[in-house]
Amino acid sequence: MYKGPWTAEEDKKLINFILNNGQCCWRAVPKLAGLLRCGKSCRLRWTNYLRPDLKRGLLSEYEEQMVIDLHSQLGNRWSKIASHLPGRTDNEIKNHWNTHIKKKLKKMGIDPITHKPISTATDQPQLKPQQQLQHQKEQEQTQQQTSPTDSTSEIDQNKEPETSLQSSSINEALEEDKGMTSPFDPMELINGFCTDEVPLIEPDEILVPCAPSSSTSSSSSSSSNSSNLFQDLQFPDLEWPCDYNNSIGLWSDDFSTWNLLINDDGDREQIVDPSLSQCPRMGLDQESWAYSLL
DNA sequence: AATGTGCCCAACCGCCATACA
DNA sequence: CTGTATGGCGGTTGGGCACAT
Repeated sequence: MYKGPWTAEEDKKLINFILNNGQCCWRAVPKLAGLLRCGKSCRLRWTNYLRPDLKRGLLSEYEEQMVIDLHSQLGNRWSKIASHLPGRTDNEIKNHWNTHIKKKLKKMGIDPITHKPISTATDQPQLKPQQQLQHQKEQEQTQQQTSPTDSTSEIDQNKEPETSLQSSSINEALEEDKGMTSPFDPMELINGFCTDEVPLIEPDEILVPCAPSSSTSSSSSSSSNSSNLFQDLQFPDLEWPCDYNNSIGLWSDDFSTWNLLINDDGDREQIVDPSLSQCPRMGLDQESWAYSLL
């Protein structure tokens, strides 16, 4: 059983398999896909790196602020936080928090755990670390008691006085979430994903970072020669069986989306998301996706 | 140029929740 | 009710890289 970084070859196998068969029982995936990995490893690789709806690159200012606000309300529940940031994974957010945001907040004199000013001799009596932990646990317990399953109402009910810049946008996001929790969400039926955990992304929102025009490899782990990966990938016929469509969930239920996204002549259409401003992104086409991965 | 140091992030690990027989 | 399989989550690790000395 292999461990360590994934190779381009392994990625290729996994992508091929998922695209052709959808996400089924992860335990069976390595065997069926011809991989010497455990199912868990395959799932992680797919969800954290290979999924075509992932955004790559640094979080924008807006996203960062969202993370800070959501963290102040949810704590280290990275998957919940990630569910409010389309195209971002819990792992990515967790890493970004630990490497960037934590330091940033500390620099600003804010405790990244409590989200309150660190030096508060005159403010309120400062809790000792152990007391803070206890306090946190109590808070968590209260949250669980109030609403064990519904994270959004949980947030609302336990919300601290608004101190953040972006709280309105957070609330909008949370409100949207409420809207999605209707007992009969058609998208949830269509999509393989549970909308509670994974943000719904409209077909025209499936974005990947710009592929470098020189087609040099942009990513880190899979460094081996991969420029021909796209050619090697056996993308499935667009007329997938319904089962695939239901299970994979990554693509629109409407396959015409592909036609919109993939230009016949291979040109890439630039789409700039104004809210996420930082880097121009492109509508997903197969080639750019493959480029962006490798 | 060689070495040391710190940072970043993909991947792993262990635990927990849920489904099912 | 119990045991097992599976998937998901959060914490941690370690390899690779950039920069400093």
